Amino acid sequence: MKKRIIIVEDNISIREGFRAVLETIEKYEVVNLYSNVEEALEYLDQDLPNVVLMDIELPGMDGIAGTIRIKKQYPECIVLIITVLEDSEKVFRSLCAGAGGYIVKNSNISEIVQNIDEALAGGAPMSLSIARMVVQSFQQQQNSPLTERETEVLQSIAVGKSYSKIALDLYVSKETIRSHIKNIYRKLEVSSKADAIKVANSNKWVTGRAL
Amino acid sequence: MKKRIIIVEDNISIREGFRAVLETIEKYEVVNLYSNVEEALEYLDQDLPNVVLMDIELPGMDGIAGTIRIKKQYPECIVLIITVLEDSEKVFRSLCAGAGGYIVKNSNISEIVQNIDEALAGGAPMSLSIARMVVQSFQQQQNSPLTERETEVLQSIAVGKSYSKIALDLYVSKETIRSHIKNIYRKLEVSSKADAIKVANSNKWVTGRAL
DNA sequence: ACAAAATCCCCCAAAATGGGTGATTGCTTC
DNA sequence: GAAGCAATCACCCATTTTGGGGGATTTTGT
Repeated sequence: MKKRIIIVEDNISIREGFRAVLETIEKYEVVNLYSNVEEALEYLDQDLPNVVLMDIELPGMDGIAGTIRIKKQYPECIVLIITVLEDSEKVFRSLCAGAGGYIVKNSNISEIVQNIDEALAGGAPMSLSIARMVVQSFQQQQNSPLTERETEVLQSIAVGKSYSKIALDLYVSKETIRSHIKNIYRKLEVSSKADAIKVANSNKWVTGRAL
Repeated sequence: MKKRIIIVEDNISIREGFRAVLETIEKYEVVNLYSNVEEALEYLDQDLPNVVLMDIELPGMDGIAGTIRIKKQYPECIVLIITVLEDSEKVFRSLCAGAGGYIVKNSNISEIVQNIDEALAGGAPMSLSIARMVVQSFQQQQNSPLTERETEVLQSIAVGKSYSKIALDLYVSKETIRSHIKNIYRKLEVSSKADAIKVANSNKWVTGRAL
């Protein structure tokens, strides 16, 4: 069974370039090409693609919003983002939206085919630098101004615990937690939970993730 | 300049196997072998490794704790986890600890070398299935019992915002937020922010990450 | 037309929060 | 040994937040 592919890309030469490349591959079938997400969504029920190659910068709805819509209708469908630049913000938002991987625009045939096959095989094709970004997103920063204990407290704050609950969990008095919080606020120059979480999160002094 | 490598692995045949393989490669130098983390840490200042191949299951201190120690002393040092099984819990904890990638135990020579070179080049070597796990960790679950709006509200709760702040951000009344919260609590069968975050986080109905 | 979702309002009491001003005990570091 | 930091705990105070009731209206999708 041929894998059904659609391409959503506003630049005609890139769009046709990908088509030309993919049509030489026996196991793929390029069922349709679109220059915007809106149109692609309209014909999704007919196209029933296994793979969508999606540009991220598009007129109207962008590729990230498009990915969300497609995954909502067809969770099994694999969306691969076509990109030139590797903007960390966009990478993470794409992944959250359900993108299965990244294809660099000026890849050669074998790289493209390899990426698509990898995605179909259940992998997450992406360049070294994107993989690094993703892995680094898990890693905590070392040079935090906070002490270990303070980090521990802030981490608890970040998962919504109250001072009392944290005190119980760490086997200390509620007042101790309050002291730590005061010190944290002073060091981070904030004066509320939300701000502290925001600062610590953006500097990756806490994991942000409940593990 | 040869890349200095140490191996921390309690199974002698795997340890010697890796050594034998790596010693055939001109650009690597296996400076030492250890059967436990404690010993490896002791000689870290002499060994000054560029790469550590670290088993995850070890007597005494485990590979994850070891990774944390090593990265604390030498953040530039790349720790690659040697593993047979791909336990999602361990994978994420390793990455948070600072691991640079995963090497499967029964890899062949070229795969191992490729993985190490990839790590040294700034990539994040890992198998298809691990890459998929990592990418999926970014993706939200589709079958959430919460509506879009409720998810939005819970997401805000998860980053520490107060009802008032959320109301401002979403341009609605505080009472509306309260209504949503009540519905969220009812659906998730909880009765506090912390519990709601915990449930939503473990089911990945919210991102958990401040993007 | 019906159900679900989203919006808003009031009451109430308990809990949590933020800011202040302290103190004591250890452990490094100079 | 003094100075500094980390971690612990205490009490005061006012304000905000939260959670649980009770409603209500409007919009939206099917």
